[in-house]
Amino acid sequence: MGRAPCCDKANVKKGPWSPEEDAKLKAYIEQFGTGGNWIALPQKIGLKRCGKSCRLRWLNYLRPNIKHGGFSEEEDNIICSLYISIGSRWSIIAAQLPGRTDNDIKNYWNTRLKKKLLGKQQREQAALARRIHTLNQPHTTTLKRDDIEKNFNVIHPDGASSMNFNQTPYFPNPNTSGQEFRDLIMKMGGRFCCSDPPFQLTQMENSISQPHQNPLLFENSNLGEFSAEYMQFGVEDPTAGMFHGVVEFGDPLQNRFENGMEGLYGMGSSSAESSSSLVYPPLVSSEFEASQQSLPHNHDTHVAAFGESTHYCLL
DNA sequence: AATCATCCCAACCGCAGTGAA
DNA sequence: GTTCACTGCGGTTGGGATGAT
Repeated sequence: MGRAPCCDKANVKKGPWSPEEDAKLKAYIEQFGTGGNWIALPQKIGLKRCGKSCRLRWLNYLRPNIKHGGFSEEEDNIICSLYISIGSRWSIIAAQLPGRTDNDIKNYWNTRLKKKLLGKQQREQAALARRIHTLNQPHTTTLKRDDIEKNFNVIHPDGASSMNFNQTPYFPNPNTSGQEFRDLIMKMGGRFCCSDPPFQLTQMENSISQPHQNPLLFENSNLGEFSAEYMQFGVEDPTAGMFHGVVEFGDPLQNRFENGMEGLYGMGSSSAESSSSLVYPPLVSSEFEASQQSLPHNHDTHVAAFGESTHYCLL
């Protein structure tokens, strides 16, 4: 046996309430109360409404001291914290907010607060994922000789001021500032990651003999905030005059670094979302990628950089 | 100005709990 | 113990308001 309907669906009005219906319902309840029977109430008043509809209208709209809209920051916080702890128990949440109805809070949550909260969480997660990605997955970029020559003011160890890619290592100008270096790396699409072992000369030597393992450290350098990080570049494409490689940076300097990117990319200072979706400018030429396919492995010249005091070296 | 998309909120729907008969 | 009317609750919908194109 199915449940009997609460009212005759065919003879009840649905949809928005008219001011006359509101007035009738309000006047009756204020004078006589609900009588503990919502189903019988509309008939007593002469309303062609379902009892449930009357109850909802009274509780959510007509009863005294109801507040609509204009949720305060404090109310937002209460709703968020209660939702996190007890979920969508709207009646319980509403009980903590005088003048608010469960329906009102539910609507407010679904239409605004949820987006606000999720947006915040997504920004935080994006930042976290970005840091993890940075640490786990080297970023590949291509360095143009022009960029290096223009920005590094390269000085060869033997004193020659011109860059000769057949003779390595060569040093940028020791006076190159950390800021300039940072800007260059950013232009080239670099990223940062931390490195624990301190730089030692033997590592540099190793990196020459083992060109694919050259994590080098900027230690005690004048790079300022970039000290105690390492970076490594990749390979030179001798035919295209470009370097293709890896520049790694990392957390916890990532945030400071991204703030520094505003000037380079015109980003808003508070735009964490923008930085999360930021696309580093690609510098890889199609010619280079094609040449990479055909180049014998031993033709690759590994390029690395390190700082010792204010000196940088490309190997 | 017209059309379309999105937002917002009042109201509805159906299920579960409760208590009286 | 069972049935059923009623209430309360949470999910969903419909349509007006507003904004974008």
